[in-house]
Amino acid sequence: MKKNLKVISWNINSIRIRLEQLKKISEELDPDIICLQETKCENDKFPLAPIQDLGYKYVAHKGQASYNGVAIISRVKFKKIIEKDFCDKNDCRYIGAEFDFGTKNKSLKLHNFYVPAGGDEPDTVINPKFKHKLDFLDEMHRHLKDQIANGQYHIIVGDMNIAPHENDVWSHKQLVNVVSHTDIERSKISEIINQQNFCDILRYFANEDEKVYSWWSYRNRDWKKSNRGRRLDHIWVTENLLKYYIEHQIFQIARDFERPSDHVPISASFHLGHIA
DNA sequence: ATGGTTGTTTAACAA
Repeated sequence: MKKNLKVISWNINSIRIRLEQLKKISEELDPDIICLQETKCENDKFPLAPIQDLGYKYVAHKGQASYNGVAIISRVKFKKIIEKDFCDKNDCRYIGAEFDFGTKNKSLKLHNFYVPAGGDEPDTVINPKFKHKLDFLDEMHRHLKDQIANGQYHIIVGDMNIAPHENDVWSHKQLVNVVSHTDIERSKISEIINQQNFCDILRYFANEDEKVYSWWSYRNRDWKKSNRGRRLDHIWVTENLLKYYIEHQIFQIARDFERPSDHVPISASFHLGHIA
């Protein structure tokens, strides 16, 4: 039996045009569970068979035409799928899954988010998308607070569309008024992380002055040369999972795939053989 | 310099 559990989070920006890349990632990184965002695919058009052929027998997908959409594909059997609509929009930005965890009625819950990008203007009065983003964060905080009971284990992943730390962006000074790095967003997401005692894996294991990115805009001639990245994708875990932590990875080479997503996959591995 | 590119669905929208 495999001893480790590897979880990936990836904003795939259309699951249908990037199936080959998903295959490559599954082969090279060998993840047990992949959480996807921006599948941009209605449920009845979801490429279920090709994904199950990759070895991911258990699939939870919540999608819509054109926009958004989240999926959890897994080698590990779900105990339960968690569904919730945020901001009464029915817009497919969250899906969760519960797994059996050892004995004594314990479980591991995985929460996969696609937080609204929030538009261009960081002003809730003139920009309803920014208001939606902030409202979503408030509701996300309440949901996670409700979900987290004593003795349970949680992994929260996704495209949070916020780079909280000064070194989660290429220039704190130049981006401080740019949506994804404004004070209000950074403080709201930090509150979620800190009040629930989550460990923000990619930042926790980085040096304070280390730049950490998971996204590079399409709008650069040479993403690698300009390296104007942001850390929009996150993996958080409850404190009780830290002792199982093995390693994490930002799969930066995926940004050089042919026709890449603007986000790259991030992964974290844990000694959790008892659930896999 | 206020641009630039990509994906979905069909000229506009969201990112």
